[in-house]
Amino acid sequence: MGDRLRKHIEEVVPLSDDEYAFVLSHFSKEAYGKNDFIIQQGESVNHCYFVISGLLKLDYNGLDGKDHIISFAMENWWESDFAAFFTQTKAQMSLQCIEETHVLSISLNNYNKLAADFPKMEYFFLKKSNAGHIASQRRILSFLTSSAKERYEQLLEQYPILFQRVPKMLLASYLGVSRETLSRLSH
Amino acid sequence: MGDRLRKHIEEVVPLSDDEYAFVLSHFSKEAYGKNDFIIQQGESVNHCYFVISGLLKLDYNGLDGKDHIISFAMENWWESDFAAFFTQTKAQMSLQCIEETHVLSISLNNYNKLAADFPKMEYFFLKKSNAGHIASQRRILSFLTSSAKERYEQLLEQYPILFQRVPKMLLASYLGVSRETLSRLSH
DNA sequence: TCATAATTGTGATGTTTGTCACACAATAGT
DNA sequence: ACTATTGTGTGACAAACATCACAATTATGA
Repeated sequence: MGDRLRKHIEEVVPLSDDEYAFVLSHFSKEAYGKNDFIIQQGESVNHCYFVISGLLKLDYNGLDGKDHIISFAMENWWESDFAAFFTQTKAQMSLQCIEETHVLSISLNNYNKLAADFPKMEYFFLKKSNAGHIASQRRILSFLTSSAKERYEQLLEQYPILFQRVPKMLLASYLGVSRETLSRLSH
Repeated sequence: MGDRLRKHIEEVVPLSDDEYAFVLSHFSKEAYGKNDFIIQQGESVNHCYFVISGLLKLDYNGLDGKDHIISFAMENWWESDFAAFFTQTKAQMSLQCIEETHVLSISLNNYNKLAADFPKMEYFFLKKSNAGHIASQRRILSFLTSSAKERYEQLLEQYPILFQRVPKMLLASYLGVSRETLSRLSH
């Protein structure tokens, strides 16, 4: 479990023991309980997080008070309010634990230092960012092309595990439908 | 006009004349006519494009034969089917000119070489990729939080120029509503 | 310039989805 | 074990949006 980050990075670039130790020295380990907020809307965002275990939701609370889930973050995912993190502005989203969660966090300073001092990691971050961009485009496409029922079925196919770990009202919020509609879609 | 790319890069990192010449040597200039395809669904995607002038649409043709526009690309935008480009798979989207368009294209080889040989550009590409990811998240959020009418008004506010350059049926396709609904929303 | 194609507006109608209301089930904390 | 809280299912109704049909307008090209 201690080297989950290493395995994750080595899917993109190989690392020696020393290199991994150097990388790891830029992170700090944090633990959160269920329902804890890692990022709160309106506060400043100083870190980006790698999920070791547990489950997070990145969400936006609209003026109507409704919860809109931009993404879930499971084991091996990177998450933050990236807009706020990279531009050092206040969070427009919150990052909250759905389960007890362990993360490795990296500050923007350390992120920049790591990228600047260690080309392998700049390459890794670039790959990850591109992958994130592509994943977001896929999600946009599903809104453009698919009905609520189709989006539900796509999610069920792609991340069946979510249906066991996440209350359905949150899945509804992720899919962009009301919980009542989601309930009716499932049969 | 010839140094539009340079100005664009220098918004992120400064470049000497020599450095810019080096960067530029990795690109080739291409011109396309209205309605030309730069990328066709099903073909391989060997390049990523920087728009010097003109206007493109990145779209997906569903099984129903409908056009779903993932994004428009105007002056100073980078566009490609990034999933296909980075993983060297077949295009799932098409990239087509709405207007006569001039681009600078870079192959994946040159992209990787440029990033590897010239840290400033790897940094630049990382910044751009992060910005793209953030922009996509904003778009997801607008689908989650906003009605068709609200999305229409957001688009009108953010890119009024599109309403002069793009047929409304394409805007409808971008917003995810029928052209009839869009027509009714506009008054 | 004229004919053709592409785009736009609008009514009538049906489908999908949201909202409100309430009962019931599951979960968490003491 | 027992409340309080949180989550789920379902009916009735309203709102948003899609679809079809057709007329009107605006580009486009030989």
